[in-house]
Amino acid sequence: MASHADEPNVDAIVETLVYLYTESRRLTKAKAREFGLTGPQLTVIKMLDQLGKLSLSSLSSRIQARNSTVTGIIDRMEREGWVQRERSTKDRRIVLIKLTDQGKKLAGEIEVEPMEIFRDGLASLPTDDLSELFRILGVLQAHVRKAVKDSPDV
Amino acid sequence: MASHADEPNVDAIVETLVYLYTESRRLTKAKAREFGLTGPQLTVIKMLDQLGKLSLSSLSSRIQARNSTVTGIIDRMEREGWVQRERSTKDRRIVLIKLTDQGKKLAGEIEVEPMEIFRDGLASLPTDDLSELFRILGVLQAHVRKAVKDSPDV
DNA sequence: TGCCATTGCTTCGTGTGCGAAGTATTCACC
DNA sequence: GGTGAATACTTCGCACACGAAGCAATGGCA
Repeated sequence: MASHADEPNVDAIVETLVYLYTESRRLTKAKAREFGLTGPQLTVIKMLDQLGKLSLSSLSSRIQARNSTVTGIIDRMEREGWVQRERSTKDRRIVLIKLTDQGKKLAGEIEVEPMEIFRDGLASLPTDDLSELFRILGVLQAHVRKAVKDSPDV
Repeated sequence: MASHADEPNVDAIVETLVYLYTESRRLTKAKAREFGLTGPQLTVIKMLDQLGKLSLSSLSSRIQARNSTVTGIIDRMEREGWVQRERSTKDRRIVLIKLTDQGKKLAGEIEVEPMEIFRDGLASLPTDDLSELFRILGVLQAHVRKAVKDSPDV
C-alpha cells in the first residue's frame, strides 16, 4: 500500500545501503580469511572474547541470525577446536558457548573488526553527521521494528 | 590501523545498519514466498520486467552479487520457466537473460518491492532527513569504494 | 596472421541462512 | 504433581554466496 516512485532519492538510498552492507561484508570476509576464519566466525570469536560464555540464543540475536544458522556455525567452530559447547546446569535446555584456549589465542591475534571498512568510513565523518545519521537510522529502525512486530509471525 | 572505541555511536550505527538490512531482507523474502519466489528471484524478475534483456554480468552487478551466484539463481528460475537464456550474436560469450511470457505474467502480479519495509520507512521521513541521509551515505559509499579499489583484488 | 591476455560464464566445494519439524526441558496452571 | 504450552536447541532440505578453476570467445599487439 506504499506509494513508491514519488521520491527518486529513495531508490538511490536503498541501493547505497545495500552496497555498503554487501561490500563491507565481503571485505570483512576477505580479512577473516587471512586468519583461517569466515566472516561470521570472526564476529562470533570476537564477541565471545569480549563477553565470555554466551548461550546459543543470545549469540543468535546478537549477530542477527536464527538459531538454526548459528548451530551450524558453532558446529564448524567446534570442529576446528576454537569453541566448546557446555550445557547450562540451571536450565538444561540452554547450550553455553565458550572459547577454548586455542580460540582465545586466535582471538588475541586478530586485529580486524566486523564491518571494519564501514566503521572506518564512519570514523572519518564529522561528529554532527554521525549524530544525524544515528538519529535518522534510529527512526528507520523503529519503523522496521514495528513492521516486524506486526508481521504474521504469530 | 583505525582507532576504534573512541566514538560510542559508531557501534550503534553499525548495529542498526545490520539490523535494517537483515530484517528488510527477511521480510522481503517472506513476501516473495507468497508468489513462490525467493528474495533474490523477486529482485531479478522485477529488474528484468523493467529493463528487458540483461546480460548475466550486468544483472550480477545490479544486484550486488558475483557471476557464479547469479548463474545458480538463473538456473533455478529457468527451471521454473520464468526466464530464458539467450546467446548474444554480437559477442558469443555473453548470455542474455529475458523473461518468458509466464515470467512477465508473474512479474505483473507482484506488488512487492525488494527491501520494501526499508523503503516505507524512508518514505515516512521528512524531506530534509532524506536529503541528509542521502548525502551522508554518499560520503560513506565513496569511502568504501576507495577501499574496495585499493584492496588486493588485483 | 598468430599468440596470449582478457572477458563472460559455468562448475565445484564450502559456508552461511532460513523455515519446518523434531526432541528435550521447563513453565504455568490447575 | 500432572499435563499441555512454551522455550532452547538440533536436524533437514533448499537457496544463496563466493572463490578458484575451467572453458569458450574476443581483443590487443607484434
